[in-house]
Formats: sequence, structure tokens, C-alpha cells
Amino acid sequence: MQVRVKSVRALARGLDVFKALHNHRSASLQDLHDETGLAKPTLLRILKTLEEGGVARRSSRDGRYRVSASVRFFGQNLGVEDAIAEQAAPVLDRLCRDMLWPSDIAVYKDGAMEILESSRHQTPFMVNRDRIGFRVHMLMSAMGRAHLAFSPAAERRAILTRLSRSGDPYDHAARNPSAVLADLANDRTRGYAVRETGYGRWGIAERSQADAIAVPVLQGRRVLACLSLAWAAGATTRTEMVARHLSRLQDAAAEIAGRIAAPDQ
Amino acid sequence: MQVRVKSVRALARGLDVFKALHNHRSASLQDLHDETGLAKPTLLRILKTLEEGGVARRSSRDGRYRVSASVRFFGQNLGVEDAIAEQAAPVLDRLCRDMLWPSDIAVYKDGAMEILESSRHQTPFMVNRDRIGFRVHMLMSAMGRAHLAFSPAAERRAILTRLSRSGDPYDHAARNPSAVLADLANDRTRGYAVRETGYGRWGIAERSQADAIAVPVLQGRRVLACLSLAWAAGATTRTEMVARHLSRLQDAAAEIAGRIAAPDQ
DNA sequence: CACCGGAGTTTCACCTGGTGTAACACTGCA
DNA sequence: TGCAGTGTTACACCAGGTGAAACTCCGGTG
Repeated sequence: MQVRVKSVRALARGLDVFKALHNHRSASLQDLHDETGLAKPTLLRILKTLEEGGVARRSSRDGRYRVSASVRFFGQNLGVEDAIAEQAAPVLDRLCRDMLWPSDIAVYKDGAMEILESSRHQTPFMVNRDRIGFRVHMLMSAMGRAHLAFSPAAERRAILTRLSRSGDPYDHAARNPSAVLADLANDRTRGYAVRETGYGRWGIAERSQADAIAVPVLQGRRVLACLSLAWAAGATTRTEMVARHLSRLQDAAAEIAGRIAAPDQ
Repeated sequence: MQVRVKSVRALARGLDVFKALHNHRSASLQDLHDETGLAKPTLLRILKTLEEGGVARRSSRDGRYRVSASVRFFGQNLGVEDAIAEQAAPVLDRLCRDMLWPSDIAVYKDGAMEILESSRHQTPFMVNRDRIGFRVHMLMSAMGRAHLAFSPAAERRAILTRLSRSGDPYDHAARNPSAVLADLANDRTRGYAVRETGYGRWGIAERSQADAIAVPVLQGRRVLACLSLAWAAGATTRTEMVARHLSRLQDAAAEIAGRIAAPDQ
């Protein structure tokens, strides 16, 4: 947690100028001077630098500044997951401050849940070393079951079919669909899903059991991601955790869904 | 022409870091240190600033840095014309240094040619104040005729139909399509189009006639833009200009087309 | 034609603010 | 327990960023 790191004023100003430029389709030196309040010589130097960096250009037709077309490619690499992770991160942080226990957010991908962001780092309790590719099983983890439980029936069926063909023993429960579907229906009516007992251990020593619940982040009828809350089974009961934190978790899921639909800042 | 303006090192470094970040999907401080050669404390400050500026973020999961999803929106405002103008600008500049006389580049839009970029500013001869919205007539200007002559027949017909309904007297020639089509066929076989005699005046005093030729910037069969070369009719003959500069103009058009297809830098 | 005002550019001296070394803290790994 | 690698903090130096002021260039106006 960097706290006392200072920021670089010259760079911050440069970004400001770039953003000002981005708001207008084109801007004269005067426009930028009025908007940013920076002295013109300063602007001249900043704009020169932005030009050399290939993010702005000065039209030789009218001498006005514009953002370069090359910035179109910025952020082209990153997928939906990145946007989800980014919007979720601050919500997870706040959640962890309130609940103390850590949360994860994950999306379904290729037969498993892929963890995108986590507040495990900042819980006062411990660190769960879940970093084996950050993928957890659909039928064992709370998040996987939440995804299945709250997805439209067609998608649920497709995933279960896929799992039943999987070579991974943790996925084999899918070969008995009726039992699984009954459990999932149960999760759905309760409004949250639970981790399969015994899946996942807690802490380095791996002594204590981990327990977790998860809720979906919904976009329309689709499950965009799943949000979990984990704790050490020895420390408190599931009933207690649900009573204390479920609504908070659901609110957070709704907030994340909202942020993704209309990101601010 | 700013010559002695210094650039801002701190900003240039910040942009470098951002680009480095953009190349990788995610990067640790060490990665960035290796790639940019900047001292780690310096990077820490730069990254802090980029974060505050909303263009980078640090995942709390793994502590690695990524570009923020918000940069996806950068450059979303600008259209194809901006990209064309940007790629053409340096080519026009070079062209003007070689030929001394000025060039324009324009695209067809809503019944007229819209000038995107120009090297009139830097020709030693004069300044043509063509800035009335930077739009010139299709049938009178060399660029308008080049667009028509080299476009697929269907588009040519559609534009002529539109012009024939125009209220602007300069467009009325379109009401006699057979004559216009013959002229355009002529332009096409010659490889360049010419300005209608008497259209456009030269310089502030508006004494001397302007003359111009234009060639298309082709993308497949479509005319993406048109590139013109203008001169004062009294100073030299059209034959002379064609002999000296036509191939140069065509090469430039091809170069611009290439740049637009695969922009470098 | 002289004058004026506004935009852009250059110069320059001040001194802030950016910089990197060095020392420190943390975390796995052997 | 020590070691290596990585991230973070402190600090003193002085390069380099800054803006006031002066200047140029242009177009408009009386």
C-alpha cells in the first residue's frame, strides 16, 4: 500500500491537457489555456511532448491541436474481464473494510470460475493461497454454484454437460444432474450459493476449513460475474455470516453491475 | 512553426511508462523497470500519477499494474476523416517542400468535398483563403471531379443525382449528365482531374487565376479521399505541372492510402 | 497608414519539484 | 536461518519545469 508516494505534477498536468484535448474535437492554444489555467509557454511544452509521444497532433491546416487517431488502439487489448475487475476492485475493498472477511469476484470461463479480483490481501485474518491460475471448480466453489444457479436454464444445462465430460474428479458430480439441479434450485431460492463442504482450505497451515457464500452479479438475465464472501469455518457459523452480511454482499453485487453498465470517472 | 520549444521530460517518461504498460496485459514494477530503465522510485511516482489520472490501475489481487479500461473511450470521438488528415499531413508537408506549390486533401461529404488538411500555409507563394467551411464544389473543383471520376459508377450516379437537385448554381452542371460523364471519363483515362476554368481565385488580391489537378486516394475500388496540387495559372502551365509533378502526386496518394491501411508509429 | 488587440512564441532567472542512491521492509525459497 | 528478489521510504542534490515579461505576427478598425 503506497501511502507517501508523491505524484509527478508535470505528468499530471500533461494528462489534464490530454483530457482537455479529448473533450473538444480540436482546441487552440488559447482554448487550452482557458480550460486548464496553465501558462501558455507551459502548454506549448506539454503539447510538444504529447506530439512527440504520438498521442496528440497539431493540424498544419489551422494550427489547432487534436488527439491523435493512434489513441484509438489504447485499451483495445483488454477484455470484459478487465473492466469487471476494475469496477469491482474498489467495491471489494470497501466490502472487506466493513466485513473484515475477504471477498473474491470471478467470471465463468472454459469450464471453471476465473478469479479476477480479490480482497484477500487486505483482510486482517490471513492469506489464502488460491493462486493456482486463479481458477476454482464450478460444482465445489460457492462462486461456481452461484453462476450455475442464477444463469438461464439453457446455459446451466450446457455447462453441466461440459463438466460431465471433464477429466477432473472435482467436476464428476455433474454426471448425476438431477441431484445437482436440485441443490442449485435450492441455492437459487435462498438467494445465495454455498461452497461444497470440505472444498478449499484456509491459510498456510491448512488446518481450518474454509467456508464461503456467493451471489451473482446480474446484467439482465445473464450472470456477469459472481461475488463471494469467505471465512474460516472455525471462527463463525454460516448462519451468522448470512445474517450479518448477505444483504451487504447483494448490495455490492448490484453496485458492481451498475458500475459496469455506466462506469464513472 | 515551433522550433525551440523544449519538451517536458517528466511527461515524456510518463507516456513511455503508459505505453510499456499498454504492451503487456499487466506488468510488475520490476517489468517496467527492466523495460523503461527508469529507477523504481521514479516509476512508483509515475504510476501513482497515472492511477490518479485514471489511465492505469493497480490490481489489489496481485499488485500488478494494468491500463485502465477507461482508456477504451479515448479517440472514440474522432472519425475516419481525422485518421486520414493525420496520416496525410506529413505527406502533404513533404510534397510541398518538393513541389513548392501547395496541396490539399479532401473527402466527399454531403454533396461537397470537405478539405481535411492542407499545405497552403507553408508554400512560399501565398495563402489562399479557402476557409469558408473548407468545402468545395464537386463539379468545379479538381478534387470533386477526381472523386467522381474514380468512384464506382453507382456512387458517381448517386452523387450526380443529388447535385442535380441542389440549389447551388455551381452544382447545376449535373443537370446535363451526359456532358459531365464524358468529361469525367476523360479525367479517368488521363489519371487525374482538373479544376473547372475560372473556379477559385488566388491570393488575397484575387488577381490571378488558380489552377489545380487532383488524384484519388484509393482503397480498393473506393475513393477514400482526393489529393490536389494547386498553382497560380499565370506562373506556369498545366502541361508543365503535370509533366513535373503528376507522378509525385500519385505516389503520395498511394503512400497515404498505405498509411491509412497500416498506420505506423 | 498607423494604431490596436489578441493569439502565439521566445527568453530567461528563479527555485520548486523531479530525481536516483541508499537504506529499509517484506516474502518466499533453500 | 540466511539469501535473493521485489517493492517501498527517506533524503539531499540540482536539473529542469515554470511563468512573467517581452516580442512577433496577423487581421481588423478608424
